[in-house]
Amino acid sequence: MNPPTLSENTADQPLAPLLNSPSFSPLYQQIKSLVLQSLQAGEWRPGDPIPSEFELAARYKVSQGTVRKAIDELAKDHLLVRRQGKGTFVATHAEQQVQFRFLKLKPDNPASVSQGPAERHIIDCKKLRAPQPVAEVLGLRTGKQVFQVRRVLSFDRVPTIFEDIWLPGGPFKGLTAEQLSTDTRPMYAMFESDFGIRMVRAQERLRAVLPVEDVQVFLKVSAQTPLLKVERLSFTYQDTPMEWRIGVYLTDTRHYLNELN
Amino acid sequence: MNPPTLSENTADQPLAPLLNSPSFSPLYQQIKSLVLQSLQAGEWRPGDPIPSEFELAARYKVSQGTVRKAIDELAKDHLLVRRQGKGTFVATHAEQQVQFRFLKLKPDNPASVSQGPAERHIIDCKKLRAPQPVAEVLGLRTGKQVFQVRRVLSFDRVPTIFEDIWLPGGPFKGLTAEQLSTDTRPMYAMFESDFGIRMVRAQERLRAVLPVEDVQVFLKVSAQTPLLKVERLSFTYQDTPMEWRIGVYLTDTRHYLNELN
DNA sequence: AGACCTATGTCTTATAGAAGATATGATAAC
DNA sequence: GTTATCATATCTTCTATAAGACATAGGTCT
Repeated sequence: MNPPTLSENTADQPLAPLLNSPSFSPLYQQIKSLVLQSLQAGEWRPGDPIPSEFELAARYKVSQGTVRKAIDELAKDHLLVRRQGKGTFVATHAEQQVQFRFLKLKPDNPASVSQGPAERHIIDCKKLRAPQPVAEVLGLRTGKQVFQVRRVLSFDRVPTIFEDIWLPGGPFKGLTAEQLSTDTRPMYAMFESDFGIRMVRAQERLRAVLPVEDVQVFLKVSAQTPLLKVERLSFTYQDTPMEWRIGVYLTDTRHYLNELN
Repeated sequence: MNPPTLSENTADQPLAPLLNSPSFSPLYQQIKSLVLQSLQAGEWRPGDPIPSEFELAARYKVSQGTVRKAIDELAKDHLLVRRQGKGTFVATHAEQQVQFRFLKLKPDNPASVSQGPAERHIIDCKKLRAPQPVAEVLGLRTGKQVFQVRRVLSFDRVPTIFEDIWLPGGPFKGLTAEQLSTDTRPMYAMFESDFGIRMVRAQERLRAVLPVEDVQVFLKVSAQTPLLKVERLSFTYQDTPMEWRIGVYLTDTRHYLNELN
C-alpha cells in the first residue's frame, strides 16, 4: 500500500483507506465519491484535465488500479471522458457527440434533410415568482424567483419544437434574453461556462397531446394536430433539479428515437 | 500464467493469447466474443449459471481477472447477471426487474392505481405472407411467412395499449393464438422458453398520432384523441431483427418515462 | 435445532508492463 | 543560420495477472 511515487501528502481530505467504519463501502467507491466532491466543488472545470491516475493515487494513498476503477464508473456516467495517452477530462456539453444525448428527435428520412443544427428563436425570457407546480418540481419555495424562457426550434425553416423552460433564479442570476439569443452554442454549454452549472442526468415524461392556442400559433399547426409533449427534468450534481423544460414536438416528419438495452 | 486449478485442458476453442495477428484486439474482448458465441449457440440457457470465472480462465488459458473484465461488460449489457457468492447467470426476461426495461409506460399518479400487471387480450394471431415494409424491417424477402399478432393491454379495466406485432415465421414456427392467450408470463419470457429466442436490445421510435378506425374501437376513444405511437424493433444476438411491434398508447393518465444519463 | 466450519463462487486491491500522445533535443539537409 | 526529420524521454491511460477478502450455501458437529 505504499504510494508509487513518494510525495508529501497533499490531501486535504483526512480520508485514508480505513474500513473499520460501521457502514462499509469498497475503497474504490470512497474514491469515487471524493472525486465527485471535487468535481462538484468546481476544483476542475468542464473541459479541463483532472490529475493523472498516479497523482490521484498518491493523493488518496491508494493504488493506481483502485483510482482507475473509480474513474471508470464516473466515465461510464458521462461525468468524465478518458483519452488514452492524454489524460482524463471533465465532460462538457460543448462537445459535438453530446449534443444528441438529450435532444433525441431524429428525421424519419435522414437523406432528404439538411443535418445542420436547429435554428433557434427566443420568444421571451421573464423573471417572475415561481408558480406552485414549478416550485414543487424544482424543489423551491413557492414565490421564489425563477426564469421562464420560451423558444421555438426550427429545422429546415419548419418550426418543429416549442419549449417552455423554467430555471431557478438563484443559480442563474443575471440571465438575459440577449444572452440566450446571442450565444450560438448549445444551451447547456452556456450554462456551464457562464453559470458553472453542469447537467448530469435528466428524466423525460412523454405524452401525446393536442396544442393549446399559443402553441398553435408558434408552430403554425391546427388544433387537431397531435403533438409529442416532452417534460424534461434535468439534474446537476447530487441529484439537484436545476431545469424544468416542457416541450411539444411536431412529429410528422421526425420521431423521438430511444435505444433500449 | 499457470491456471490456479490444475485441470486438463477442456478447451475446444484453439484460442490462446496470441496477439501477433494484424488486427489486434485486447485479450478480454476476444474472451468476450467467445462467451458471446457460447451464449448464442445455447450452450448455457437463460436462467442457467455459466461456469465460474476460474473455470473459464482455465478453459481459455487466461487469468481470472481477464475473464472478469469480459463478463463485466456482458453484465453491463444485461446479457449476464452476477450474484456475489452464487455465480453468474444468463439473463432472462422472466425476472421481475426486467419487465419494466421494455415497457416504459408509467402511471402519472402511482398512488391511486393498482400496481398489478396489465390485463392482456389477444385479438388474433394470423400467419400470412410478409407485406413489403414488414419484410424490409425484419430483413426477410417479401412474401415469406410471418405471424401477425394483435392485442390490447388494459390497466385497471381501461384499455390503454393496442399493439400490432410482427414475427418471422421461421424462428417462431408453431406459434398459436391459444399459446399467446394461455401463457401468463411476459411475452418475451415465453419466446425464450418456447422458441429459444432472447431479445437483447431494441430501438423505439415515438410519435404523436390520431387513431385509425380499428384503434378507435379497440381503445374506445374518439378520432380526436391524440395517442402515443411506439414503433419497436427488437434484436436478438448479432443484431438480428426478430420482432417489429407497432403500438399506440393512451396517455391521458399515464406517460412514457425515459431516463437520460 | 442451532452453531460452526468449509468449499466455491464473486469482489476488491495491488503490481507490472504495453500502448498512445507529446515535447525535447540531436542531427542532417538546405 | 534555419528548417525539417527522426529518435528518445516521459508523460498519460490501457491491459493482464495475482492474491486475498467477502458472500453464499450446504454439511457437520454438538
